[in-house]
Amino acid sequence: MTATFQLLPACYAEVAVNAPTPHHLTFTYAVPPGMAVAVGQAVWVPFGTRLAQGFIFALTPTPRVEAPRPLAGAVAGQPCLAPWQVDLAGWISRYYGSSLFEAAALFMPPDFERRVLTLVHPVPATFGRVVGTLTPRQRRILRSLDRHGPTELEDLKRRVADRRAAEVVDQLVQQGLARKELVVQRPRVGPKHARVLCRTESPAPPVVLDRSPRQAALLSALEAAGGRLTRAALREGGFTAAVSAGLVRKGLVHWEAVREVRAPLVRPPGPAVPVPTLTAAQEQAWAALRQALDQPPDARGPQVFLLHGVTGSGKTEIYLRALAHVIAQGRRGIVLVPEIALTPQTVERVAARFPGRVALLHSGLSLGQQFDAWWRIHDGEFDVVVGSRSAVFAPQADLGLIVVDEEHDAAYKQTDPAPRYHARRVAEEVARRTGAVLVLGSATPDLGSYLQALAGRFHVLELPARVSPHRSPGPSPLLSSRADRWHGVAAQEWSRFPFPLPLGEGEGGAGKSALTPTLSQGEREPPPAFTSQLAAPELQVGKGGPGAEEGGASALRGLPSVEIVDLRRELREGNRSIFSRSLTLHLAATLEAGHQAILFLNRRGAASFVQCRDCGHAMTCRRCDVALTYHSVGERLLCHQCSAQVAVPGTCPHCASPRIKFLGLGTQRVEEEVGKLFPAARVLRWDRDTARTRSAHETALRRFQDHEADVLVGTQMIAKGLDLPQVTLVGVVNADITLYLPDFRAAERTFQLLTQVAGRAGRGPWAGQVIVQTYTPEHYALTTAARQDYRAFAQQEAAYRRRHGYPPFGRMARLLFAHPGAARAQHEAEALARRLREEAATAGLAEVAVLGPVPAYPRRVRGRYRWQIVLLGGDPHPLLERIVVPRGWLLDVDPVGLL
DNA sequence: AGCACGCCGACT
DNA sequence: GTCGGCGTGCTC
Repeated sequence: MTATFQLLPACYAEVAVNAPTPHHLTFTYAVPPGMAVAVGQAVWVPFGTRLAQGFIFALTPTPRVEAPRPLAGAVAGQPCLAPWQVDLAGWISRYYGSSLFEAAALFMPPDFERRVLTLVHPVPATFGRVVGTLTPRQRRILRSLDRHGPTELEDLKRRVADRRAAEVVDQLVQQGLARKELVVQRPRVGPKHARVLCRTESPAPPVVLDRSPRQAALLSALEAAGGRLTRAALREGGFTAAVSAGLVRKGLVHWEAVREVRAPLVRPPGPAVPVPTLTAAQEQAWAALRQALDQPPDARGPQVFLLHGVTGSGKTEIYLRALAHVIAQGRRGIVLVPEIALTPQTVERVAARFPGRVALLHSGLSLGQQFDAWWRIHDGEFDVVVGSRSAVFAPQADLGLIVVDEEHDAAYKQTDPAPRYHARRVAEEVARRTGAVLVLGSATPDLGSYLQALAGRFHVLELPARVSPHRSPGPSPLLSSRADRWHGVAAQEWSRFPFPLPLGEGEGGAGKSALTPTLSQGEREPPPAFTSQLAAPELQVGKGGPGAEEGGASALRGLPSVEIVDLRRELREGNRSIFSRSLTLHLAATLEAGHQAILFLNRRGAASFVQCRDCGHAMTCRRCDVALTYHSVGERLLCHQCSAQVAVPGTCPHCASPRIKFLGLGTQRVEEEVGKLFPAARVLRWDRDTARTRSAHETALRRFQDHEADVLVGTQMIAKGLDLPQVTLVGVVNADITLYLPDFRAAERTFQLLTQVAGRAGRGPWAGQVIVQTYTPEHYALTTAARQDYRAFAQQEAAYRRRHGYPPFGRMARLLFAHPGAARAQHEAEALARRLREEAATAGLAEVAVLGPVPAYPRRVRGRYRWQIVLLGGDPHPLLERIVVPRGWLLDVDPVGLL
């Protein structure tokens, strides 16, 4: 292949260089004669004063510039990007406004990016040299070099606190007092090797081991083990180094290095689970999907399926069938999950169905594990890759299927390092280029995905019911059958209850229509499998939700019944507790029945803010413009933005008053309140404070699964796909926290969260009960979530988005600037906004509105003031391409939120 | 990113 | 006068 290029009289390479160039252009380099090159190849190139990595994006016979410098060489040991990957990198770069290099690097193995460092060596000064002629800066740097020895230039700059140290070093080099050396950054990871002891095959010299019984024993142990033993095995057998060394000396054995695979700890697969038979709805969905998998790739675009199934409806089984089908065809699959740590059960089910054929790929793995997994995938060792968003770039050949589970999840959007891609969108582009089928699964699809489906671009597969409805549908058995026993068993606990028990009105509350609006059966006729055939892509809006005239529909679908509790009314009637009377009663009944409960609150800590009663001064973070959260463990105030901690002040720092009050509510407070109300209950708190690492998550999950705790108190991380059969009650302590965030997706996120969290209840043989506490019970996100009525929610939400031109009705891009100087940040933002408006005007791009600049929320983080500009309306790319995003600005296309 | 260069106010 | 702190523009 490369011979073709070598025949060309002159060959030039267009290279995407690893440099934060503000444009996504390539630089031209001459290909040195004899060097084998290909498009997609990773190369070293001279760039400015240094060497940088780059990717060849094109090979041309004519250079675009006068005197291109030559390529410095190939980056050794790295794979070459496939043509479709080069093409997709170009798309990502253009769409998300990243550099071409950043986009291409997504496809490369872990630890691919490497810089060339400048090492500065001191040169021992000859004695007669007049040090007095040196400037103070030169002297300071020389002194530092003498003290610390050879130093990397960047470290040197930091050490002497001199940004211009590079110049000074050059002066020293000229005077022969220092020497510079270019060094490629050492790889942080590589293949791991282990030494094994091997029986030497060659003609065994006749050696008598009569006088070394340990050596003889080791030799027979080696025979028994098939001729090789690891060091661990030697240790286990009680053979010391002296014994093996003796045999090595006699030439009977030798050490060999073998490649060792660092695999993440996966629980050993349990007994084989029989493949379940499908329900009618699953069968229908699977038939449609299988048909697509059997068809040759469609040249017009990817086959995308939106698998909309309520929680517990068996979406995972559809994924597994599709994966098995694809594997049978000799192809492979990728399954994306939002966060591995939070969805261990999905991962385990895939791993159990295809034992030994599933790779795990996510950032929670050690670098060594990532490295080994990546290369084994590259070598074709796995049929299925399960991973978080970056796994969409896994080097999985012969791709036949990509699954994006919980496709609505915001974790699929990359935020921090560019490219700020959305894995769902990228998966679509991967599918388009590889011919793979794409399945998006969710109980609460992203509104954009849903509208794509209505418009006929995605096929819809509906799973409207849970797989195994409960034996006892209808109102929660807790209220109806156990009421008589509460007073006896839980009497002690009730004595703490300072207001009248709502037995009269609360009894049978789960079935009450006013509190439990349920959907009439007629309203939810399952749509046809292929909604693409629906004629009307426009949503009908304004009819209002369907009436709540009929009870029990949820129960018939095996879903928990949901009660929305009006906290305003609780307050009016004298209940100042954080738990409504209904939630307290259900909690008591659940505990008494020996079941488990989940209490959900979307905020960590004990008190969300701390204020002086006298002057009203609220404690805020010194560097961020947010209130500090009180954590009673350690009596600290914690900034949830920058993690800074301060001690709780004894007196107000503003007016010195000792009267400090704690307001608001966090998981820690909830945990404490449950303890007060039910001293006998075992409470487990699960949030970022208590579970930082993956193993901590697994420990928490296992403890709760094993019923070591009765009540689980947690943040949204407990809302994801956990299957906990013993949970019959889910309480949402305050639904308003997420609902009124200043973000256009606040309602959607609340709906998703409530649906997910409600889906945790009643997964076992007992019916589930969900209590949602709120001060605004009439909000559509809550009423529709209570009915688990996705369609009604989508209609109302779509109306709201359309009214304001928000996505998916308008396209959005966000530009963010942060700077320590408040005025500087504002001026910079105003200047760019002005520039954008001018460009939009001159180019006649009327359909894109330039909104702002406005202070971002929070307006200050880590001491930097943040301003943002939002582009809203039509495609922002024509406008963005007319400007160069200035240095220091962050561009986020299709932001998942504005917070 | 690095590294030039140029502008500025603040020192020996 | 240099020193040291920015801001800006360029790298095939």
